[in-house]
Amino acid sequence: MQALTSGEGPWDADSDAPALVGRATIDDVAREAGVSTATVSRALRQHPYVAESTRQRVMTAVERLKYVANSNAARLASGQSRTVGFIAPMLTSWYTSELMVGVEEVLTHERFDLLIGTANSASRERIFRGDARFQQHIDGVILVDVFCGDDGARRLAALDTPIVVLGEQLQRITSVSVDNERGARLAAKHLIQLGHKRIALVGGHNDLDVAKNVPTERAKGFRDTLQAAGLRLPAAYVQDGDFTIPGGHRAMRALLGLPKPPSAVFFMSDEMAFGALEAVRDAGLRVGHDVSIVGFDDHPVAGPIGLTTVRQPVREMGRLGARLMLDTLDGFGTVRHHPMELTLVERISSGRPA
Amino acid sequence: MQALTSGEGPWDADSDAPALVGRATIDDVAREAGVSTATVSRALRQHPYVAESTRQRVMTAVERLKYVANSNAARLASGQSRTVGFIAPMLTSWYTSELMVGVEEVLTHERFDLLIGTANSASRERIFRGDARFQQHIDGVILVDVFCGDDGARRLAALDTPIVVLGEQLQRITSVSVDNERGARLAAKHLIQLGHKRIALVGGHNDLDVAKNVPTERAKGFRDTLQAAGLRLPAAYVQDGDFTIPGGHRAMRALLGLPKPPSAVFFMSDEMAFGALEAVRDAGLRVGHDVSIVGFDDHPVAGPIGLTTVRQPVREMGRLGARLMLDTLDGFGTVRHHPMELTLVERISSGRPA
DNA sequence: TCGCCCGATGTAAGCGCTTGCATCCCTGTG
DNA sequence: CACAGGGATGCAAGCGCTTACATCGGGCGA
Repeated sequence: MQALTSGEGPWDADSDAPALVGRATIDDVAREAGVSTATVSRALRQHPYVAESTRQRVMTAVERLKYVANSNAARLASGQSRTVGFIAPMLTSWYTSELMVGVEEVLTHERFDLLIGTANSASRERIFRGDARFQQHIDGVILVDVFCGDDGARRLAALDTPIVVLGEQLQRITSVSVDNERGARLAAKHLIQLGHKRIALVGGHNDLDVAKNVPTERAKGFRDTLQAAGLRLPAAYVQDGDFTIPGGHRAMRALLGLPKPPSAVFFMSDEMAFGALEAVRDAGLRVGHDVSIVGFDDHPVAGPIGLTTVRQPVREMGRLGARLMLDTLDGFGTVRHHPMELTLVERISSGRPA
Repeated sequence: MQALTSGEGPWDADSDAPALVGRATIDDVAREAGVSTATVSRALRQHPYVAESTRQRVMTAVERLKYVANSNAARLASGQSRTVGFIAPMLTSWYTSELMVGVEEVLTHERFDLLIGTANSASRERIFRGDARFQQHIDGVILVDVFCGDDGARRLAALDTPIVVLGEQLQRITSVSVDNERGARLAAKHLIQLGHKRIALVGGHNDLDVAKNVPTERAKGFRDTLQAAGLRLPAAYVQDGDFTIPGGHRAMRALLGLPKPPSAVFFMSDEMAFGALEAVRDAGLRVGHDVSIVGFDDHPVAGPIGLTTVRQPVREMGRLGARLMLDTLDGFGTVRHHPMELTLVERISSGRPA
């Protein structure tokens, strides 16, 4: 270690600053504290049968030696990986990463690790087979938007790995999700109340032969509401936006190219709605005047650009999911579904029809 | 394991589908292949002194037993964690998460793990001291926006842990960054060429006593360019936007509240520019007409809403950083700086002054 | 006073890998 | 044809923890 000139602030040279990699082992601590390694291990892990005075001595030794346990050794010995898998399609969507941040927040706090994985429709089945990363020693898996239907749910429940599902409700599996039908109804009702008659829908492709999934549920709520109001939803008014920004752009362009374009559009995600903005602009129209737009999520950018949307507490869903996973791993927590609230946030992207 | 009704598609019941947690050990494989565990280990890790025929037999056994190595045991035994730390301020900004995705992409591909950590100004010094997560057994650290100055750089270089810095250039440390001064010059020049005379700057607070960091560099490029064009930059035209959406909103409101508001504003991040949008709207003004706005990053939403911005290849920077880290760990790769290209993307948020 | 019970601690056997060193055997060479 | 050289493999000692089981020492009821 070369000599360092001292400086100001938190970057001062500090002659005995520990290097990044801790070197002391549990045996060093035991020696320092004058106890056995077993006692150190127990003291560190809040085992009840450790005298307070002993615990103190151990802690002091830990401090002095700047001891940090080697998690690999701990995991090997205990057989517990303290790692939770997180599998989702489209890791880059705002929804997914927000979920992930929520999950990460509580796992990190509990000193658990997070293993990230993607599962597109093609590889989704590997969850149950040989995906090496997840066949590895993880304690549980958090699944996002599996869309596996009841058969899949039964298979999931039969695995001997704790599972929490985010984004949909499945039988016999702990889950956190919103009432997607209701969310779509909220959006449709809002548009109808504003006086719109020609309302279009942009969702995502349902690539699985499964009846119940997010796009399907939202579509149902939307359709039902329109129908109840005596409104039609022509086939041309239903577009696939792929849940991406470019997808939303394409869908909007298609809608605006129609002989009778809609006066309002409900997008199943804010990101698709963002993509639509450009298409509207290119057509020389104004959002909220010539065409109303409603999204879904309440993405951080939705506020600034004034997008009306159905807000779902995504980060909170991630946090709750992680907490449920930890409860399951602790042996607490029963299998149940946890619904989260959805609220319509009215902004300027939706208004009365021109 | 309960009986499963069979179904269609990838969710078919499969009587001998392996559970998520692999059970076979390296000894099982050795027995199955008729070799020693050492040979299995070598075969699996591409050791040169393993006969091709032996490797084949081992692989067959691995397949048959669906063996997956226990990474904890491997790490304990080898002393290599195959884990890289990633420390950044503000994990939730688009810039950071994009960087992270890039890093994650290549690390995952090389079967490395990523350990995430935050380092705000208060805790930043812990990198060098006792942050438990990082004192643990990681092979290297990728640091984002450390802003530690040359003294800090010298300390970093002196640590015995491989380090790659993202977002700034430091002496004796491998880094990936853009020419921030040039980026700001690009933005300023653009605005000046459009004919703007009253141009404001929204950056982030420099909370460290360090001369060189991103906000400072961008401010310098911006100031220099204005000066060279004979333009003034009054103190009131320099606002702190905290690099967040609400921060950008506040800054823009402050600017518009000025007796002589600017006709153009350069934001040091797109997210701050997004926040500004709302303030402009609330003031009854139109972006690109009454007030021009230029951002920095090229956030995915910048395109859809037509934000002129200075694009930096963020994800690519993350990928490169990770690759450099792996090279360093392999003993290849020398300490050097890797510059990335910056380009101005002109959109409709900037136009001639009204 | 004598056990008994139980809280507190120590002993030591792994956990499933990696790897230095020993061993074996097959070539090529003198 | 003996032997050196080196490729291929096996042996076994850990890596740094956790934890079942053994041990120890008081306090307490009989």
